[in-house]
Amino acid sequence: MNIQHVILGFLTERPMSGYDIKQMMENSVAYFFDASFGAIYPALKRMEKEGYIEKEVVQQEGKPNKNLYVITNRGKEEFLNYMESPLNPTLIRSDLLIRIFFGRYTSKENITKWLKMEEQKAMDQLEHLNQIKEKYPDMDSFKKMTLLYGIDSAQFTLKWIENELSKLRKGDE
Amino acid sequence: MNIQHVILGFLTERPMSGYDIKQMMENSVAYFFDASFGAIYPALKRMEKEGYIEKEVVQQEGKPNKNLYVITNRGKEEFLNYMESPLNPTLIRSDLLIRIFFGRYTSKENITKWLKMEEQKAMDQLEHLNQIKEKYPDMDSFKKMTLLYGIDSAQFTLKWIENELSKLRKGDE
DNA sequence: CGGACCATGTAAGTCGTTACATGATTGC
DNA sequence: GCAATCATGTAACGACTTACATGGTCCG
Repeated sequence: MNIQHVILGFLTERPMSGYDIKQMMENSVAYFFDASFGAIYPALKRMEKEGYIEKEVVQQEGKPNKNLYVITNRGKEEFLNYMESPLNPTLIRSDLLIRIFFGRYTSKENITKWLKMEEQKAMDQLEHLNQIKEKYPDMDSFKKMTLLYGIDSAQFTLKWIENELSKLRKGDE
Repeated sequence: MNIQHVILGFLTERPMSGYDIKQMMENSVAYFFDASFGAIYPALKRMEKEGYIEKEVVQQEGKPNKNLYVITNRGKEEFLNYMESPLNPTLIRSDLLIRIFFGRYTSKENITKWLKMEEQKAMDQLEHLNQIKEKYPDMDSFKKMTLLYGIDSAQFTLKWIENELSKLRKGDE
């Protein structure tokens, strides 16, 4: 899986601009996949050249012009091929856990600080996902499934952090 | 954080070869950080050139020679600098969740298959981490903290998968 | 005798990030 | 007036991955 497949997935649902795609990602898959504009725009150009998508320029009032991309049959085929291809392993790279792993080489204050930062993130995440859940009650069952995963895993993270923070406090006594 | 910092962390604990480092990673941080030989060996060369580590060639019987790397004071300083630097966000890229998100464009059989593959992985992971836990009871409290995270998150994943699999089965009735 | 383990390394290619560049509108 | 939102794009750079290349030992 790469950014191209994810973009094709979104364009299968409806035509979008690069900007739209970025926004959609933030509101849906951001907690298990993210991409920058510097990745999205070149990918769209490449995909147009390869015939997976087609560009349509849309004039807008009070806003800049928009390049709306529509998926082609070739693009749909490519996306469905991806959906049948072998599953790739999940990639995780956690700076927080690496630092905790080597925690004896820093202060407890630092570790507490990092855990609290992560706690805040998880709380924001949780709130954001709960809002999404209420705002789009008509999501299909698969999107609900990933949304639920996001909510549950944020709650799991929060519990783990709370537990570890209390252990650190006990260590001080 | 990059591979260099992780290597410096391991070499702070004891001198190691590239091969040793790779093995250590598999047995400790693999579920939140991984690196291939093609990343480790060039990193060691670079770090030696920059004076963070020093090479010592060790003759072995019945085994190839080993390049044992020892951390220098400069290397220790660099590692401690990293430990004080701003925390980087966690990177996650899950092909499984992307495919579930776009699940309506594939078969339930595929989704079930992928979930079962992930389930098997989580079970293997759990067994592996439990073995590590028993094998090294004298780990410092920070390493235990990350190990516990690994065990708990594998259990969380298992529960989520079981739940989703049963939902998929219900949908068939 | 074949596969797993030990051990190191390079080269080509992929894929992405960050920063820069531009510029209009809307709301505080 | 300044920040945020809308909107697109490039260029330089970084950081890997995969595949190739080599070769010995140990075990069944």
